Amino acid sequence: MGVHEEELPEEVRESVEEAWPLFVDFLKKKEARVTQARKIILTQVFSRHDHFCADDLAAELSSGMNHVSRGTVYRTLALMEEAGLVRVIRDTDVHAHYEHTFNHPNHEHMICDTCGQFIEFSDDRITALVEEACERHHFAERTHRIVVFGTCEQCMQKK
Amino acid sequence: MGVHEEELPEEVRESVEEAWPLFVDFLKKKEARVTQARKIILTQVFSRHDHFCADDLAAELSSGMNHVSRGTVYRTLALMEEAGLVRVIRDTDVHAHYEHTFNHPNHEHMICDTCGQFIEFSDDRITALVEEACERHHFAERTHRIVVFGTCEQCMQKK
DNA sequence: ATTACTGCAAAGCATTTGCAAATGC
DNA sequence: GCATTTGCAAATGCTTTGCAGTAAT
Repeated sequence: MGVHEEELPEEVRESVEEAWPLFVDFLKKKEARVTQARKIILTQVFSRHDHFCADDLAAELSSGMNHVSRGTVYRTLALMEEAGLVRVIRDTDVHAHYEHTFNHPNHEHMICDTCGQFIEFSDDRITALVEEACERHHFAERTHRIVVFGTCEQCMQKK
Repeated sequence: MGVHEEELPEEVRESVEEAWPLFVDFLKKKEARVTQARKIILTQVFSRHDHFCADDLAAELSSGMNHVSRGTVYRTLALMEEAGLVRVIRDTDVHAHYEHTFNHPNHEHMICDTCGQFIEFSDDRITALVEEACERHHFAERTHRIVVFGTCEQCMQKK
């Protein structure tokens, strides 16, 4: 497990030292292996990134002494998401999904992880709070999107 | 402009009859052209779809008498979105964006259309309302994501 | 020893694009 | 007639996958 990490700034090392054991636990519960590549990736994730994309991360790790291949980066990021250490802000689903908005008041969506069903919901209070947040940040809203992921009632009952 | 539409159900024809003039206005303002293909696509969008993906739509229009090519479907869907007649629920950005969640309380994002900057914000009241909506729909939330698109303060000033 | 993981390069696949022909204005 | 659109097919580019070698248990 000889990962080169001597030049890490203090705060990064601290984050890694807290996050890594969590990932190790997760992997052991899953009977997956604690590997060098996984530690390198976790370290890089907690290093210089606020928001980053998978491909940039892969590029950063494609050379240098802590080399990890693209495929492994993608595979590990998926694991880290499952472990709750990383969050997808903007996901690339296979398809872009649309709906027509004509005669269709603003509403948001819940998507069932199991059956893929879209459930529509709306709440004016949420809309108002989002607007309020935009004002606070002097941000001119064009549109917003709220998606909740989880399990729908029917799929819940089947379990 | 000979679009075959004799077999459309009543309600679809009504929607099309209301939406099409809006699209025409939009196109004229933009000095773009009012074409047969654009009407076929709009009609199809308002026909049998609640939620649909670009590719399925393209597939449906790839044969039959109202034939439109894949490329045109993608191009027109973008125009319809610009016109506000269609909404993207789940977008395929070029990259998937991540962030690490460790020591990072739950928060949402605003993304600037102009500079691409991510602005973080959070509001517990929104979170609570989303949870409430899930209870109402008996939906077991795993996670949710709120993204606001628009223009940030700095880019606003430059205009 | 056994089995999972990694690296590599090739495959996948939705979307985009270039260009000649067709169509709207 | 002129400029924009379309259709087609090829290109693009992120992501996934197969497989043989390597590392973890």
